[in-house]
Amino acid sequence: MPDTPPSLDPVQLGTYFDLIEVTSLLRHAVEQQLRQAGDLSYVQFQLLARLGDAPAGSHRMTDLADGVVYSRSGLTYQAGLLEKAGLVVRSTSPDDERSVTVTITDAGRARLAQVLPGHVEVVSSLLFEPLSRTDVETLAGLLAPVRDHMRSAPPRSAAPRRRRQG
Amino acid sequence: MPDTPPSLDPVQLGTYFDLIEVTSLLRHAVEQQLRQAGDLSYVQFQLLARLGDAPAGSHRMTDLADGVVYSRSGLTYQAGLLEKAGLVVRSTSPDDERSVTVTITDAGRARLAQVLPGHVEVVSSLLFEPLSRTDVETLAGLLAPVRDHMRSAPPRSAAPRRRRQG
DNA sequence: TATTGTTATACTCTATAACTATA
DNA sequence: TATAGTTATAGAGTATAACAATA
Repeated sequence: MPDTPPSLDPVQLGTYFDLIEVTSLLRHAVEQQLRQAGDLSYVQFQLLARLGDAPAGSHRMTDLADGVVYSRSGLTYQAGLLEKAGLVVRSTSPDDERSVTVTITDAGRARLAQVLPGHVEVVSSLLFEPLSRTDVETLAGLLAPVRDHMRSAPPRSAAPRRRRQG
Repeated sequence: MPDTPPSLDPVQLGTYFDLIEVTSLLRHAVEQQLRQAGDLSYVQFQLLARLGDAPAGSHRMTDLADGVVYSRSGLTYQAGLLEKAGLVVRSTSPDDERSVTVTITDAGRARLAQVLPGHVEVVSSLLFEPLSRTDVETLAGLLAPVRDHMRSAPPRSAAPRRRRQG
């Protein structure tokens, strides 16, 4: 990395700050809504939503962890909470006895449905209100390559999800 | 709120998800860098950076809290950590005996300088690499109105910073 | 009476390492 | 030997409420 730019230009800096500020505020608002409307943290909501979208309402623990970026123990903790609340069920996978399949329950789907309208409303009114349809499309077009780049090129500091050399 | 859209259209939904994913990954990477390069959390970095930018390297506690969105007790906690580390100093404000002025120390500035290059490098390589100069300008143009909108129109759920009716 | 800040406290979340069990 | 998941444990961060002091 010989010629890495030593600094961000003013536009980049401002963009970075705005990005952080905007998503912090959005995240904060969404978390409050989820907690209030359905006693869910954002992570728990993400897990439920992901399961709700899955074909059989199921995922392996590892697949869930891959999507949510957390440590496996963190996922175990959250899955435990969701299970205790009756929103998911865990069972040993039939094909691989090491794996655990997490499945959303009817109560889990109900909770999701209970929370979703308010969630959508917060995102809609907070993030999208000042953006036209064209704006949103432009934004999507800018975020997609960044997303792909981040997925494919984790920085040296980021812990690889699988490989572990210790 | 009679005619709030009942749902997000697919483009909005995808944009929202990408935004969350991108900033989560970015935030995660930056936090690791800050922790590793200077034993700072992101919040602590934000506080130091804000003080470093201030005219006299000082801010009142309340002004800091306003910028960082946290509860006052949370700020007291963080300020305590920074002070214990010798990176800031707290003193009673001369003009208002209730207020506390937080000032960054030389060690604080040094820590900031120690951490900044790596910080910039992470942001640069992770967020800006796949974006052209024009892209960044476009992104800035989209984020600015959203930022202003969020600042001015906190959702019903967001706790107002000052007013408290309890 | 309102504002500024601290303290006490409790809780949530995250991460590391050690451990079990299956492939 | 590598992978899947759990457990124990420890630490950081956050929020609420009660508090003290100044305006």
